[in-house]
Amino acid sequence: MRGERELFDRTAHLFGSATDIACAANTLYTWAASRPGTGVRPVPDLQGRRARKIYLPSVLLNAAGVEHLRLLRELGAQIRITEREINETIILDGRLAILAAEVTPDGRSYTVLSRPDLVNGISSLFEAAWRSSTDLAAFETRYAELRRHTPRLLDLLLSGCTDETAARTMGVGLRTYRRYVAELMAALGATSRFQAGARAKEAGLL
Amino acid sequence: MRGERELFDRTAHLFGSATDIACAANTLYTWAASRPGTGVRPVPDLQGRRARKIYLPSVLLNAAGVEHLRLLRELGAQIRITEREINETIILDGRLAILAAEVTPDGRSYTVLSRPDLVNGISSLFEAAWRSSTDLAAFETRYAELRRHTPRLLDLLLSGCTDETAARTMGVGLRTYRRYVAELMAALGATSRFQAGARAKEAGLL
DNA sequence: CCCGGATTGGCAGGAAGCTGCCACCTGGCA
DNA sequence: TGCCAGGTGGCAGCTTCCTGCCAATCCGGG
Repeated sequence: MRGERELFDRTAHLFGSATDIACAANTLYTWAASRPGTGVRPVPDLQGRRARKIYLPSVLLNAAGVEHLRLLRELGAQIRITEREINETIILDGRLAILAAEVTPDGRSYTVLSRPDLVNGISSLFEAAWRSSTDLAAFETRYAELRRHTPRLLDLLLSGCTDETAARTMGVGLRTYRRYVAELMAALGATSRFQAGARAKEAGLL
Repeated sequence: MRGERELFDRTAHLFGSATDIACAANTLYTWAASRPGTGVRPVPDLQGRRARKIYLPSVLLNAAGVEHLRLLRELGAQIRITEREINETIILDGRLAILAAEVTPDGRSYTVLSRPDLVNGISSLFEAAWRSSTDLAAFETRYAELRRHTPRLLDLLLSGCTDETAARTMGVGLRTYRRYVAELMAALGATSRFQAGARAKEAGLL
């Protein structure tokens, strides 16, 4: 299955009837429930249903992401954050799994699985990831500070200047600037600056 | 104007009638003539018309890009490469200019200008960029070698490992690996690895 | 007013990355 | 065979980046 649109059209009814939704996502700009193209994204009604979501810390780096997560939480979703890379996955009622594959020029492609053994395997992986991840609340405070610096930080990193000039531009010590960068990279789960650049772009922060 | 689709729908007839097309682009996956979504992109018929295009070297980093450029050239387009950053721009018959703006979640937005003074100013900027850029042929040979290494190189850079391990993985000396990286960065017009990562992502190389 | 926690930023030492230089292969080509 | 051109990779010296340590500073609560 290719492209968010097709996925959305063909699985909307499944989301409507599912009572247990488990979802792992890297960015907000994916999946049926949070399609780009609309300012305020449609959020499913979660009355009497269980929804669990795992995100990477990078969604906490911009205000819009935090806002969206808060909204989801108010609607009753359980949200956790993991620092380890995770494949985009949805599991519905432990009976249906949707896995995202590579992003191609014409959009991302998805695979929908319903074979019980496969879905069970994927479910157990999700459960493990869920157990090893941390509740949103714990991360919110930690990232509030970092989020303040992030926009300028990203601009400077993207400009390709040295840390020295970047620090001066921000009016901050070299040590502090590098601390910011290190924190940002941790939030992106990156261990090199190249990786950080690619992930920042991927996360839509640039 | 928002999104490639709208731009395409509303300007297709202009492209059809224009006899002098000047175009500066950063990637192949933009603009009406090369919309994503189709494997083989529709290429306009250039019979008896003048088409000039300026690209960044990064389009030469994957085989598909080279292929596309060759095709365009065979159709009669003049293609040049510039190493300096350039804003995406189209000028039709010196009378109409289309400028691309920021990429937003719902697609890129475009501005269409027809005021003669503005279009003249933009045209002269394009002419300057055209004069200072180099013909495709000169770059093709230079990048043929680099292109061979690029995929593995990008994988390794994206993995976040050190140059040392990356070099070992590639079965190549540290000095050579770093030479490759330096060449890649030059091709991307990047002066820091963070920038390189972001641009590689942007150029669709990851 | 003082205290404790948080943020800052200098310093130092080390790790990683960058690049000019040059010697060494290897594969054409006369 | 001799020569040339281009890719390779070690080395050295340099820059940039990373981080633990610690003192200085700021700020809200008691």
